[in-house]
Amino acid sequence: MPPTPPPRVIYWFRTDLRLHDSPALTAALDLHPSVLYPVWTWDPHYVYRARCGPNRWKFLLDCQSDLSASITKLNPKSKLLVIREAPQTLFPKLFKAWRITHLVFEKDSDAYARERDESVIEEARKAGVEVVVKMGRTLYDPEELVRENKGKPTMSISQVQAAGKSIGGIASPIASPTWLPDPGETDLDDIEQTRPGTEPDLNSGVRKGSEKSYERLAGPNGDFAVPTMEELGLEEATTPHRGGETVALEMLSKILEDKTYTATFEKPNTAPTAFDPQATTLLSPHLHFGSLSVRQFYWGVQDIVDAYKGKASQPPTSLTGQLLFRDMYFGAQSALGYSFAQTYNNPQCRFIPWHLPSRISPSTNLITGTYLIDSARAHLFFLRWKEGRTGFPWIDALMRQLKQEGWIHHLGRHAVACFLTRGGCYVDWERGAEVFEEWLLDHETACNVGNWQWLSCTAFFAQFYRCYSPVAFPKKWDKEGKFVRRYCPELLNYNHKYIYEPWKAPIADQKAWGCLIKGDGEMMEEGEFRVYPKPMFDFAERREICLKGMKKAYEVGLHGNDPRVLDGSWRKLFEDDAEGPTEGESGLPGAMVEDEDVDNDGAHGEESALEVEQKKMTRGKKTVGGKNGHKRDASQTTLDAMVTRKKKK
DNA sequence: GTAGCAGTTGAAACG
DNA sequence: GCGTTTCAACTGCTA
Repeated sequence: MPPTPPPRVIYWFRTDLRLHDSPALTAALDLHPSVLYPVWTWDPHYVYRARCGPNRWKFLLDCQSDLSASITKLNPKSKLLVIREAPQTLFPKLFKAWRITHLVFEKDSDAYARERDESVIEEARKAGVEVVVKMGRTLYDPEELVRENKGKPTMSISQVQAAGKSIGGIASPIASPTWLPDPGETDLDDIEQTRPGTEPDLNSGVRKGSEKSYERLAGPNGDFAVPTMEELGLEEATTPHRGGETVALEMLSKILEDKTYTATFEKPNTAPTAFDPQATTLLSPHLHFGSLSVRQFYWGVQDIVDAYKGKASQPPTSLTGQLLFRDMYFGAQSALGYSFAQTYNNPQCRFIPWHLPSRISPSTNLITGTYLIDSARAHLFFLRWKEGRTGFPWIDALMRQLKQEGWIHHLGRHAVACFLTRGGCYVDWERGAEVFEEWLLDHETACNVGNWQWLSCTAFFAQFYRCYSPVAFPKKWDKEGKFVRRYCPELLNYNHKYIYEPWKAPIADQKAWGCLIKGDGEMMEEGEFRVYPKPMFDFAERREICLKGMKKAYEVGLHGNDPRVLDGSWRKLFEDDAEGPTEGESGLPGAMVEDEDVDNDGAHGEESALEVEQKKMTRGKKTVGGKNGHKRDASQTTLDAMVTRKKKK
């Protein structure tokens, strides 16, 4: 019998863009490979089908560049090989061309990733390639958490703690490798690129030019380089936050240097208004991309807590508690799959008849990424919320910070999420989650969706009468309104007495402070004065309406998988004039079926200016997912038809 | 089965 | 100005 040839390994980097504490990379090296290809597959799912703004793209490219440089430091012949094709079609060809024996990667329980990985594993099996998968993305393996939670999604922190206890300890971090094998031949001449279908492109709105990242398999210069923002056709990033393992480890060590901060951290006591520096760690984007290991973070903190002489904080409010919440959301997502990220067909998520409900694909029961405009007024609320011109400075400052910098404090996220859903606009949390998905550097489907469900009181949390005031809440942290002045500079000169409710300032003062409070946010200046919008509604009034709506919806008590939600008969249970698209008795499901439409708007006699603005702002939106629309375009897209279009020769 | 109580992060009124 | 109580009343866990 001939001796077994030494392994030829592809290490597939995904959301583990680091060398330190990587169980999967360690496993790859333990195979003692003769060659190791560090590969990143440029997955069209993320290029086109997941909402991702320029800031997060930039963060990803930072992470990749940093990782590639670190790989080269360990072995000057090696680097990160970015290959421009979907992994499902690319890997079978690479296995053959590079005579691969093993494929190694870190486990990912995200709904799309799981489907993608199953497909890749199947291809590997056909090619006789051995697949090694190691957990490394979370403190606990989400599937194990769920198993220890009696097979149920982890819906509370106590469930996570109990399940974690029966799993055992959290793994200790592993040191970075001190060497890496050479990559083998990287010739791709015999490989025909399978180009992805580019439609729908959920990111077309943020591209200034055409998207060219698939023009050549190994990149424009054939050197496997990390793509540029220009290749992606993206606008320049505006975030000051930087990606990469090097930056992440520096940030972590700086945080851990301050032992009192680390040991006594209590999330509810950190100020959402702090911006220079921020009150929390800013490490969440690094956890998302894996440029920081969550266990490295956990043990870094826990070692300090164990040695701390004073009174250390405890989960859930402590730093390690924050990481447990992350695991809780991963566990919930792992158990529920795609349905976790939506209300429709989700057994854990309460049904509330919000405005702007998602359209549903009847063939998949999944949200399509488009929504029904059941009320022009609610739509205007949503658009003004998104653009940071609601007329409530606290909300607007947060939304502008989010858009510019890709990060806002967790309590700030609470404030804007409550405001959009149960505590103001009564708009579907799925709309808000989509905006966060596009703009947040740290966007993680499990955590984002989980937090939106929490704040909208549809899952995880239920005390809907606890409603964040856009005026009272920020005063607790920032009486002077420094934060608002930073992000809403038109209010720079306002007296602190009016900073959170500038519409109350006398006209003479408004003029003296150089900013008039008027209009709906469509004008920026008038003559010599700057202009800031009037509040888009009376908050106290909206709060009452929302509370009444929530109370009724809780009484009705439907969840996303209730047959009456699925078939639309839920409407019989609500008054016709209740808040939300409740009118009528039958026909439309809980969230609307694609291609169906209702006309129950106009009851409020919208002013024509609002209508015009609304039409202006929504142009193009209604065409997405229309009659000729694609089957599915949400970020949860499956593999259907996206990787089959061949390059034309 | 059920009562009692706690729950990461509220607001307003009161002393 | 600050700490405490009350408001209104949810779910889920524990005993």
